[in-house]
Amino acid sequence: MPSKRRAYHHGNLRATLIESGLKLIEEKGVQALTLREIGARVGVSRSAAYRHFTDKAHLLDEIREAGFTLFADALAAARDSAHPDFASRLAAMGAAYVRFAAEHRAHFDVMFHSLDAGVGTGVDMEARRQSAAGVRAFAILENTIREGQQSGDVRPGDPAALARLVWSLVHGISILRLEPDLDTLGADPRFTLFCTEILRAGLAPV
Amino acid sequence: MPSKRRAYHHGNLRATLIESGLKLIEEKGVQALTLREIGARVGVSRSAAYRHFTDKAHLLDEIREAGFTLFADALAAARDSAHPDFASRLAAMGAAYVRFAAEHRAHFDVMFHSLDAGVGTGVDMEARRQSAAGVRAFAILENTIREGQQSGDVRPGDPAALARLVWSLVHGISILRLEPDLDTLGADPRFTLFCTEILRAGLAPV
DNA sequence: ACCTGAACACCGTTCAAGT
DNA sequence: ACCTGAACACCGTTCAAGT
Repeated sequence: MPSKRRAYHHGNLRATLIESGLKLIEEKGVQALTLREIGARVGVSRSAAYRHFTDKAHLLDEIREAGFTLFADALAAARDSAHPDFASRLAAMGAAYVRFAAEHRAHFDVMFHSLDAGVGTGVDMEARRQSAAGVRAFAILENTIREGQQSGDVRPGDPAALARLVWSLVHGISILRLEPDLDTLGADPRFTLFCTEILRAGLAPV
Repeated sequence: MPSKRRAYHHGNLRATLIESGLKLIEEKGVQALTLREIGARVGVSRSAAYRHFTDKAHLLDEIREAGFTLFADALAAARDSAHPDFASRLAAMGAAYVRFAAEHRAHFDVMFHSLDAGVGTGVDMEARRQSAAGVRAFAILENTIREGQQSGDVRPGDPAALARLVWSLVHGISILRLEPDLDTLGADPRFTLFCTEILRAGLAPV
């Protein structure tokens, strides 16, 4: 029977660090994520994390990947629960995207922030690998576009480009909404619906 | 005749710090912006900046404001140099927005990053004040929307909401384009034109 | 194999002291 | 009035040492 101090000798420290790291970001923001603070919270030394992650960036990678998994699931759930027509699915997925950013802000912040890696510095830029779940999330959107083309609701053209257009719009809405400035407009969920409806009109065949 | 060490006793240190700070971000990224490094570059102590800014965040505020001024000017120039019809202006301004983000990435990063201010921490969130030039930039866009409504190119509705829709799209394009992931698509300037053209179709009266 | 503790090279910020 | 230098409370990361 291991003492409390030795509880992490069984290999669960890695998962605990990821979980505790996310909780810390939720409470105090990304910039408050500190290896020392995480260590203190789970009752471990400040350098213990280095046995499980090569550095802090790789811990963030794990948190990011978990976020993309939740994100892809949320998009898929929105698509499945909506009426099967294109307009309903676009509206539901757009709303889900923006809602995810607001409700899982900690994850969202970590998911879309390449800014930490320096530009001119000797930082390895390729460290931030393509997220598998992120690819899945995009594929869900692209698939809906493809179905919309087959049903005649969406104009012909490269589905990837059209999906990225939709992605760009809902991403922009999500980001600007989190800005502390003029959020009077973007905070209203009807604004997202307003946007996706106008975009749907533009996507329709000419 | 003041020595080189005393050159900043005449009040130009403030402007020099802002300028040198931007240059530093351009070279090594936002996270490399350090009061110590700036001081070293302009040949001043690491605490000299505190005579001109209450803290590092306020130095960043000045860099941000300068960025928004350049930004608003770029949007205005794009509008003025385009053909005076709505479609041309929308395309030109959208392209200018995305181009600005790419060409002035240092400024763009500082302009749109509220993430530094902690959420649960005792950080003063109101510190990041509304940018005057940012308001001007948005007004330029909103005005173009209004003119589009008068010429019958844009459907009726709240011009602020419609402007924010356009803003969200080009902002999303700009952000996703800077991601190191699948930038094969977004890097092409024709993609921005593709997006604004589809949005324009959606904005047209029904 | 996994973790600790001290150490190193960094930060932002404060403050007495210099000119 | 403006800047310096030392100090304080933090960081991430490394590494010899413990178990």
